[in-house]
Amino acid sequence: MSASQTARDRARAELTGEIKAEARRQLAAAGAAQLSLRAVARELGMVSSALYRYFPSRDDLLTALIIDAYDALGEQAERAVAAVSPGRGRDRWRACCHAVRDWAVAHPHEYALIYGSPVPGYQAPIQTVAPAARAAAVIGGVLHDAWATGELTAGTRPGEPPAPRSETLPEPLAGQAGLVAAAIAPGVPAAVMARGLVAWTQLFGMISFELFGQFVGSLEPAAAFFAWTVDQMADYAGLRA
Amino acid sequence: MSASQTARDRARAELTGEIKAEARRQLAAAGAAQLSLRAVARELGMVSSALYRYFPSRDDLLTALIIDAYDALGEQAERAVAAVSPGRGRDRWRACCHAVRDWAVAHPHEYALIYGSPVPGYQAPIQTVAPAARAAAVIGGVLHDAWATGELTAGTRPGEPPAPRSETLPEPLAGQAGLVAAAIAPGVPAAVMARGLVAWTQLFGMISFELFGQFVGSLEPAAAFFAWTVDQMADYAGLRA
DNA sequence: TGTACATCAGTGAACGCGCGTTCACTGATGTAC
DNA sequence: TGTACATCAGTGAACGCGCGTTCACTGATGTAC
Repeated sequence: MSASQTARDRARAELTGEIKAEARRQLAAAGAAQLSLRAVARELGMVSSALYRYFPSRDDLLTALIIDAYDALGEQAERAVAAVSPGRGRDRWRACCHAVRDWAVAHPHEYALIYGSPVPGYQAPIQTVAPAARAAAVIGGVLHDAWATGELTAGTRPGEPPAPRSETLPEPLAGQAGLVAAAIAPGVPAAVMARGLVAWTQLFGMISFELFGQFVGSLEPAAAFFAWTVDQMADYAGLRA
Repeated sequence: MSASQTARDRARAELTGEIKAEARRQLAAAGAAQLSLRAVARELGMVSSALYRYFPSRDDLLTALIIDAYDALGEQAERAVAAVSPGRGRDRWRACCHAVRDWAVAHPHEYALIYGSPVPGYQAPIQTVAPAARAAAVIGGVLHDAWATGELTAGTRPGEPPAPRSETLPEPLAGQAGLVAAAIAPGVPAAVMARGLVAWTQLFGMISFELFGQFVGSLEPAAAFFAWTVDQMADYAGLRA
């Protein structure tokens, strides 16, 4: 055979995808902890032992799902930011935050898989680290560009002194935030990065509360709170309105 | 028998407690989804069917654990705030936030049980609603008292206009935040409450990231970031330094 | 205080179920000459 | 183009395990008279 893809190769790639798709469907029904190879095989009309030609164990299937989820979220955020011109930092910030929430709302069980409680007995291998950083790198890029173009200047309101620029952080936070900045937003001061990290954790806290039911009976539906908060955090991070 | 407690009653109360304690121990090892009545019984030297004298089903045991966890967290926050005099709003805020984190770090699996991904197939009954609101009521009380004593006045920095007081929120957020305020911080304006809610979601987002491993390799150990952020959010909420 | 009866905790066997993983196998697909 | 061999996907049976829940039972504790 030629063209670097034999029929066997193509069949294998396709079935691998179908296995992951079915596993994702079962995540929604039963959660990651109860993801069952036998149930996946059953649904695909295969015998359970056949799956072992595709994934050496249940945990490897889980790992693949986790990596896919991080990648899907990261890609959606990247796309959303790329659709806004670099000169409009605040709009890019908004686009990034809303992309993260939209993806989470559309894929709540995959969101839970990566940002919810860890699956007991499952130890995430090193291959998940890079995809996990992808979404954070997007907001880092937004801050980096905004800083470079002078859009990222000060505290939260007109008339206020340019706080984060001059702010000093206690150790070891200064070092930690500096390293994060070096990794995803080189040139951005540690104190500015630290504010970005506060906003970043706020974003995921808010999404988790929405998806995991903490807003039932109070901030539900959460769209208005979300949109308002994203702007509040943009102010806080120092993005010019 | 008299004194309202027969020997049977005492034995029953004690064993109920032991069952929950053992179940809590197993949460740590296996997670909520795999909490097993049989394993709990085995560890207590009982036969599995005996547990049905105490909890009518596995889900009822889970519910009891959830309620206990909310109550334990709420009580710890209440105690921490009560230890600081009402006139010192910012210190109470700090005390509350640190109490929440301290409890979460000390009981990571119980934290995951209530603030992590929902247990698949388990529907939380109404009895969990009141205990769930307990911790939120603590921060509401802090804001309420600070507002009443005039400590809760403005935005984040000296020289800045008193933003949240005059801020107007879009609907339906204004209504939602107003209802939350009416419930846990009567008299506090909706816009001020909304800022409190932003800080509240940030708090849990940060704790979840720490406990669920998102800070590994960056903000770990997280104590410095946490302490700094709590103060940042106190500024943001409008608590005078 | 003593007896007769009711309540309740805990037992042990059973029902019916699902799980991850291994293994020897058949038969189709791909490769080298 | 044709044949001989190697690779691989998928099968079906089996291993050993754990689970939640029900049920008829024994024996201890509590209650009423």
